[in-house]
Amino acid sequence: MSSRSRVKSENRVLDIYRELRNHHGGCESWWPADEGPLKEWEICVGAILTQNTNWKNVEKALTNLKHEKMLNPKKMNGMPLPKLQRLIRPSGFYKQKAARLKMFAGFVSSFGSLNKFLKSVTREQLLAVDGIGPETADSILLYACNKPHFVIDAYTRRILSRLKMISVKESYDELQRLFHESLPRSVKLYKEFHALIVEHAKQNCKKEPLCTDCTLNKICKRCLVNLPRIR
DNA sequence: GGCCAGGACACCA
DNA sequence: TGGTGTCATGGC
Repeated sequence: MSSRSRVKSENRVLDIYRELRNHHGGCESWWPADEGPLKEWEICVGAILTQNTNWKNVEKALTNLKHEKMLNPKKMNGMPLPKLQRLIRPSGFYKQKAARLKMFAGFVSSFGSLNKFLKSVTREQLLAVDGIGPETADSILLYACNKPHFVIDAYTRRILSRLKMISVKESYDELQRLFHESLPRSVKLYKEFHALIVEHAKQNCKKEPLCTDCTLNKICKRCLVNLPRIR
């Protein structure tokens, strides 16, 4: 991205946040997880299970884990792989994800406790775990660890791409830098903005292209409500 | 019955 | 470094 278009995009990022907020209102507590001492663990597990998967299927897998009282890092680390595979089967890619979950549970346990993990884990450490890529790592860091890492997911790409702010080839790190440089470094803001993007894209994925009234610096109200899919 | 969903990774040119 | 195939279920 050229420096000139980057400056324009940085200005737009904040505009989009304001427009989404005006449209949807506040959206503070968003990542779905039960309140309680293992809430953060549930967020971590959900972040892995949702990889390329519809959230409704993830919910089925999480329900199975809760029903068996297995939503706990130590128990998951010690659980036989076939049993874990069976419980998370509805979330798809179940063999791969079961192996990743066990690996991750062992990684978390190596910190001594979930709280120690949440306090001290770094992005580099997470990325070194097999099956944890940039989006999953940032989801864990932002929503479980409460650290300011903006999450770039398919919805974020879809919206920015349709607003002609990015090309589809923009790298994850490049996009994340755009958000980090455009916004105050705030966990609360990052969570809310990402939540707004997801909610907006979920509610308004229409297939028609953006209308000709939309420009780089201004989206018409109709298209802000009806952001289309990329594919 | 086909398309799609809140990725990550191995492999290849 | 970038493109492509693979992993898999369930909703619509």
